[in-house]
Amino acid sequence: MNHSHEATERLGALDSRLWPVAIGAAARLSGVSAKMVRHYEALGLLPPVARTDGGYRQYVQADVRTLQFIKRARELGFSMAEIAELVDLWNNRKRASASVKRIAQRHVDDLTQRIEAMQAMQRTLLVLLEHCCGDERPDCPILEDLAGACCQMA
Amino acid sequence: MNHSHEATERLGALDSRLWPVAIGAAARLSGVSAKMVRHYEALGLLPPVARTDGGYRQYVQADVRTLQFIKRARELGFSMAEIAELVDLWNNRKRASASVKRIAQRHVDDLTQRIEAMQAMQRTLLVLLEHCCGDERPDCPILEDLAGACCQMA
DNA sequence: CTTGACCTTCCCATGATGGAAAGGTTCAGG
DNA sequence: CCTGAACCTTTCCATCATGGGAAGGTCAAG
Repeated sequence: MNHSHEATERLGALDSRLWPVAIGAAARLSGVSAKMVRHYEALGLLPPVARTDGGYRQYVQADVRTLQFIKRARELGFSMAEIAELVDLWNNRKRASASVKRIAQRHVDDLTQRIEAMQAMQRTLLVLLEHCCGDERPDCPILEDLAGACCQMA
Repeated sequence: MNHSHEATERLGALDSRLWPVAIGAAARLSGVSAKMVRHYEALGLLPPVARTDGGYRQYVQADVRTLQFIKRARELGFSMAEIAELVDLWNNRKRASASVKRIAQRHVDDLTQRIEAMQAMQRTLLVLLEHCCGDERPDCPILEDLAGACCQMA
């Protein structure tokens, strides 16, 4: 790692001589892996960027900001499809905030459902764990439950 | 759907003339899709069953019970790898209940982590939703947050 | 024997991510 | 100007649990 290089990467916007940057730098600056940067481009989330004569992708600041946007949205659990919608809205000055809110609300509802499902599993498991003495003997209420304790025939 | 057939399927264990059954019946009896029954066999979760001369799989009651066990474990969110361990322990009369408990505890811990991560997303999203008026105007705190509200340069 | 329901295997897709291979580019230092 | 290291390119494969479909074979009732 080159020290002056790292330093200028952090200065970022202040030094225009360093733009555009290659995919590795864009990845470091955005916190997204280079692999994923290419993937987002393939998905149409990020517009295809310019290339050098040799075929290297060239990213400008706006691209890196989009990548940061995507990363933040991923951290909040949005799916790629939802992020595609959000990026479009972000780039559209005529958007209605209601459109954004609808997507976010849908996602929150989805999270709520999944959290509740997992909590239900957890409640059941915690009851079973409580009743399992966890020693060297084979008798185990956890296995009994899995084997269908409630309505077993034999 | 044949009526007498359905009825005998529910009688199940009582009528020994109907065993073994083909994969479709095993699927219905266990609540697992035929597709997944084959997949579980490929994974080694279910031992390879007998076949008819024509190559059809033949399931006996013990197989169906194993499938029900697997289904219940999936409903509790165990991974296939964990279920493989659990099935082994279930089939092993010399097991220690501590082994089962360890797997279940690990899974509960995993659930706890994932639930907490999702709740953190949810808390953030709920705050953002609160602040977004959701009308026809473009101004939107949700997009602003995604765009990096905290440390944006331009 | 025909017919319709059922079964077989094989391939492909999901969604987000990573790994690795095989090969081409860039650029700083000699 | 050339070399070597670091970087980039595309393409294929893997994850995990599940489903869909195609092409073809089997079973059982009529």
